[in-house]
Amino acid sequence: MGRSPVPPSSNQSNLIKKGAWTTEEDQQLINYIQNHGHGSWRSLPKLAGLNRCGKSCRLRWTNYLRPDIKRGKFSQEEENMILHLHSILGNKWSTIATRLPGRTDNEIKNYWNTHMKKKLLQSGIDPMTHQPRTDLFSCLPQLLVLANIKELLEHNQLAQNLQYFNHFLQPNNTGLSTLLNRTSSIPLFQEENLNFVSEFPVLEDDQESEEIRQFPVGTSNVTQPLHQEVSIMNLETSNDFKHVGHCQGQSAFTSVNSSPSISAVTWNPIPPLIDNTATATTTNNSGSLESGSTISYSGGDGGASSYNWPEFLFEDSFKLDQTLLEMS
DNA sequence: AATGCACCCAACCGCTCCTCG
DNA sequence: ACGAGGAGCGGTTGGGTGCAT
Repeated sequence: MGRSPVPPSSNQSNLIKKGAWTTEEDQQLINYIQNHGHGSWRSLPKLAGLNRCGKSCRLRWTNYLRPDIKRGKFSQEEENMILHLHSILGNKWSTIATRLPGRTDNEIKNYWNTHMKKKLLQSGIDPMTHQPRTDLFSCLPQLLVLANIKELLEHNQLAQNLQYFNHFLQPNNTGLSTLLNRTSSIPLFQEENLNFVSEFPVLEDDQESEEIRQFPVGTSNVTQPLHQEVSIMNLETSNDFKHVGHCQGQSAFTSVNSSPSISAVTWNPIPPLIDNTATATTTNNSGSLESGSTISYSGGDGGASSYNWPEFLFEDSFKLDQTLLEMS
């Protein structure tokens, strides 16, 4: 595996071999270092009888031949450690490697780039900032789910529920933009962005819970990422709204003082599409990684619930509504 | 069976940092 | 304080491999 020898383009290249190491070369390097130590890497190749540059020898030894190198898959503990350290240190692979005995910086870097980065992106988390992604594309899977649910409901003629979706999918509807905000991040925390209270027809007291109960979106009792936990609190703590119903993660409020009276339904946000093994939770209240804030990730069996979106919601039937396109 | 494609990871490159005279 | 050389680091490359068609 790895690179094949590069064709020599100069006299020096004719002397110094590049590309994949042979087993003979490996053995030569091991024998020399075991007997003499590596000493000066620059002079090692000549002393060891290798037709390589010192840099190449150092790399081969530290990343592959060193006897204390741990091989095989990364454990969940190692993965959590990498995640945690990366959230603090960033791409300081060598520093991260010092905390993972037997793992090299190169190996950790490769693992991050090929596995963990992908996982985080799928979870709607920016791998560089460890914060929820704010770009529209990060919301696309959620939008796709929404649109497919709408289609399903249409198909099943569940008009009663459909009004909620239609409401979301109307042009200039604050509900959808709010939903996007809520699945996105930080601006939500600002006062001016808390205008997500949707104006629904007033519901009779004995109707609300039933109405809400029938609405199928939302998952309760899940550990929500930071950005998904805020807005409902603002309604719940507001003197202007009365909590009148709650079911399956949705809460219904009605205004106390407004005339004409308005009702509001807060939606549990569409959860990010994440791997069962990588549920994210956070205790960060500021959106910053600084000053003691922490982000922890636990495995699927680690206590935190994971989201499971039904496969059928992602079927090809999805046709991106022009309304949604315009909103982008 | 042949081909195409995506993924993985060893190895290279270029830059910065460190040490020493 | 400064410069040169060596070591280390992070980003990138590209060939091997396995899976899908």
